[in-house]
Amino acid sequence: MSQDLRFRFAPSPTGALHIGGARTALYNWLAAHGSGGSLVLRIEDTDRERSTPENVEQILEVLRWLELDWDEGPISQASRAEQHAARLQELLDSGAAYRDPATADDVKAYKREHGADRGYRGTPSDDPGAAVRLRVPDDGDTVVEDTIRGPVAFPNRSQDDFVIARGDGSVLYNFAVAVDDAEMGITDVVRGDDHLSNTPKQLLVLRALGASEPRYAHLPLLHGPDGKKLSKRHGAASVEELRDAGYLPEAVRNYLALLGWGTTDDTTLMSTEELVKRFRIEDVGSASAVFDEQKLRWINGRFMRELPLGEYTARVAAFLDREPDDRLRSGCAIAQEKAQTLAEVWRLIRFLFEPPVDDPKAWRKVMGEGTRELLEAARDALAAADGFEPLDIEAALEPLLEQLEVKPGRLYQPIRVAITGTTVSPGIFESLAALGREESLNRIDDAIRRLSE
RNA sequence: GGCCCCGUCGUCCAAUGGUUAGGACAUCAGGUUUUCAACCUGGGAACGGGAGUUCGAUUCUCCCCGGGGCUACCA
Repeated sequence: MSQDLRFRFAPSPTGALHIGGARTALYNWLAAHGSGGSLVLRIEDTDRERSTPENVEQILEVLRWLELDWDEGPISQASRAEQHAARLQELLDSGAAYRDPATADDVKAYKREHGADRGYRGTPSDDPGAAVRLRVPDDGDTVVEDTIRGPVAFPNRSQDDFVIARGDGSVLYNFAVAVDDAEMGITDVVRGDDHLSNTPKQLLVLRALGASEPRYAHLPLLHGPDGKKLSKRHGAASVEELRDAGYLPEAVRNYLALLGWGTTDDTTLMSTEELVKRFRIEDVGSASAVFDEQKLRWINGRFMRELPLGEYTARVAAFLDREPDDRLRSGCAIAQEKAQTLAEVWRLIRFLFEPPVDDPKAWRKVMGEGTRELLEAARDALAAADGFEPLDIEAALEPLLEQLEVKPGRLYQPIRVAITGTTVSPGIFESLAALGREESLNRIDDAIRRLSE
């Protein structure tokens, strides 16, 4: 019975899609999938100056990366200009709308005279080049029955007779949206809270047209860590930045779902299938939320650790644009327990593919007096080891601790710095094994040489 | 300015007309430990303020304060 629910995601291609937009897309997608309904993708490109094909492509790319698909579209709103013009003419003919040459200054003057809380009311004109305004009633309220917020009443007398079409006949956003939602049979509009104030206008258009009204749900906005509206200045504000930082799409979906919504039993980690099953638009909260990358990192790490090694390696390979060969696979095997993002994996296993990095601080810290002798002993023990698996290596190095009377860290850290250049790496036995005996010995020799200078 | 929305730990999400107000991230302490993580244990941490309703308000109402959105011939 809910078979006919139709949701829509309608971004405007005036810039990169940021995480607020991505969350709106996700919520629509979850709601559509959870109800057996469908999702329409509509591109709100009626602003010809700011809308670019590049931005459209970027939005599609982000949705594909997030693995949020749609059933219809993308439909260009601009391509529906004919339908818009026809509906506009209807309103003009019926007198529900009228031409008015008033300028912004005229509107201001009107308010100075009638009060700031009084909506502008114009005078119909014959000027064919004048903008078109919708006639708004003077009495009563226009009530938005919002799924999340309940009924929200907007007094009509405070609402301007707003412009629905430019002088050249091209229509404006609030008109186009109302017409399109109606003509596309949209039953559920789920969008950002910044549109709540636009909704009475769209309702007024719908009613003037005698069209059916969708159900509305306005999502609380996302804010940056400073409490201000989320913008580019807040670091990873765009989804592309999230992708480039090495986050998994399924982790991003999980995190985004939790930004404004939660389960009653406090479940935090959820597969997308589970999200579809549990998410309900009416359970979304009404307070704005702050994007917190720390929690995303944690969730991402949890998802990464659960990936089978083959899949893990494939993801890392794709991220690094490398072949998922044995070396990468062995690197992934030793990094998986430690990395929280795909980008971090490289930091941990880079030494397998490149010479040790130069980290003076690391040298100063662990390559002090007496280190050379330790490394020489380690080198000899490793050269003599029966095999070169982690267990063999441990068996070869462990006895040195007692022989040389040193603590584990005193021996292992210099080895770590010798083979990786830094003090941070996966487990030392695993790291040596992954590097291989020959290269490990070479690097330790290099370090010994350097210490002898 | 006008219209509208929002207000539970630092952050996200819960619960409730009567509870020690719960979980997660973060944080702090301890444990584990070859580094860093991970992991385990424990701790600190919230109902913006003021009235009212009520036997009793975090919960209901009003006011204030604070934050936000809209207020374009942008979307």
